[in-house]
Amino acid sequence: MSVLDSGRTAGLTPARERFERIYATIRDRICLLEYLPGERLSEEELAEEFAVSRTPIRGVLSRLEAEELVEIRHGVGNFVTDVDEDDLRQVYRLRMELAVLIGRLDPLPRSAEDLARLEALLRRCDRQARDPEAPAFARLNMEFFLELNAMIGNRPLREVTARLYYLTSRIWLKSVPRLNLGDEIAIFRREMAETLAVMQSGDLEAVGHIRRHHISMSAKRMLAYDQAEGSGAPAKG
Amino acid sequence: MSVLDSGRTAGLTPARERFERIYATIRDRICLLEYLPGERLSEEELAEEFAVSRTPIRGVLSRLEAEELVEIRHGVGNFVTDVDEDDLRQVYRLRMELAVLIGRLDPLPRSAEDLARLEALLRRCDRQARDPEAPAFARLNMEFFLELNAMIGNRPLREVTARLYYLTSRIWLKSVPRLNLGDEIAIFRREMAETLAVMQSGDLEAVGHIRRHHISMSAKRMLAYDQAEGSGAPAKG
DNA sequence: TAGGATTTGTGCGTATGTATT
DNA sequence: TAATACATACGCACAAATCCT
Repeated sequence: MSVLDSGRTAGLTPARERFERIYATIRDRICLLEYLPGERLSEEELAEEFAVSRTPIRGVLSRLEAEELVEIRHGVGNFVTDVDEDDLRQVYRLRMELAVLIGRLDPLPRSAEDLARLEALLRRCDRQARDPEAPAFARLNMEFFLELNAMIGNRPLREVTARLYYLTSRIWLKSVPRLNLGDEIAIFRREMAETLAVMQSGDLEAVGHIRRHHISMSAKRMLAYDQAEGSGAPAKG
Repeated sequence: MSVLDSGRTAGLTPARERFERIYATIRDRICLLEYLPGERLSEEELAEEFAVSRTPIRGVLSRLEAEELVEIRHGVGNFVTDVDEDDLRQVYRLRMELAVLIGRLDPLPRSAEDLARLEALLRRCDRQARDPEAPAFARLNMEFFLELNAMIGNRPLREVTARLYYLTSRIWLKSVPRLNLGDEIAIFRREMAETLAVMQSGDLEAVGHIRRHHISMSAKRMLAYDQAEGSGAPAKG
């Protein structure tokens, strides 16, 4: 939470700060697969965990519902959403188009500190490659995304890109172990290395094209797996 | 409301139907300039108008805040947002890029009924040109947008496009009277006529390019006005 | 600086919706 | 089909924040 939050809650009213903290915590749990698609999120349990009444929890869940991460059913429960194959295809198609805009709509130049953080992520990736674990990989992937997102100068594009990442990355992560975690880590390492190289040369437009290519490839791998394994006997557990 | 709603609230729980109705009502009032930027929206007054308690009203206002149409300030009030010039420029830049995607990401073919509705809008525009009124023009503009949006087959693109339209169209509408309402109606009529023509010929990709061009031109007119008149003495009333 | 008026935020009891026995 | 259990939705009273005198 320390790295991922990076001081977005400065200077807010206590109520707002609390909302942002609870919201980010639950959202990240969903995106990092700590809460799985289909899982029920009890208002009462969350209220107890965060030491508030159900009221602010309900506000957070409403926001997550607007972002399609949670489905609220009156009298039944609040459920982490899944994304069906058609929606997944559409979101990936759009993410590919938006990726090239990263470098075309006022990209923000990268400082030495920015590049150093990326190099640190690369080293973390190398360590993970020796002992692959899905949860650690999920976090690494999200932190790399945040670095890329911080390069987007166009604010509405940055927000849309984030929303679509949060919506679909967990579905991809869910399929990674079956695709072979070690392979996916190696592929991801290449994306980071290629991105770092073009950032160092100052070619920010190339960053978007690299991103587009890797989004396209990972969608292909995931959807090919879904077609081969997922349609006949949907693994629910 | 009858035309604009077009049965999106079928088969919902009563609470959900009520939420959607109040939400759409307030959102449209903001986008049609019935509530002006800076205006305060009292929870108590809205609760009385819709004959509910403050609780569901607060839910609607929270959603509107997530979409940046409302700013909620603890202990102060809920205010209709304005959009500053830099944000406006960024949103318009992104809307231009998204416009061309309309025709490239699975556009939905237009039926004879779809084209007939557009022709009816054209005739309404001609009637309005004889006696120009800003509120009627605002409604016409929104209905044309909804027809265009209904052509977008890619669901996330459709939702993003709608969100950005709702966010900025009111800012443009606000400047229209100063730019000359009659001129803007004439320009808008040309966009509708051009769009209808390429739709009739089945060239759905051209629809996106026409849209992009008109977004670009209207941004130029609006921002030129803002630079000439709006920066020195910001007209608040 | 202090206090009171106003407005949003929270906690909690109850109403409403859903599923199961 | 009716009744019961349980979860979300709502209304209201009070707390917290802000503004103005």
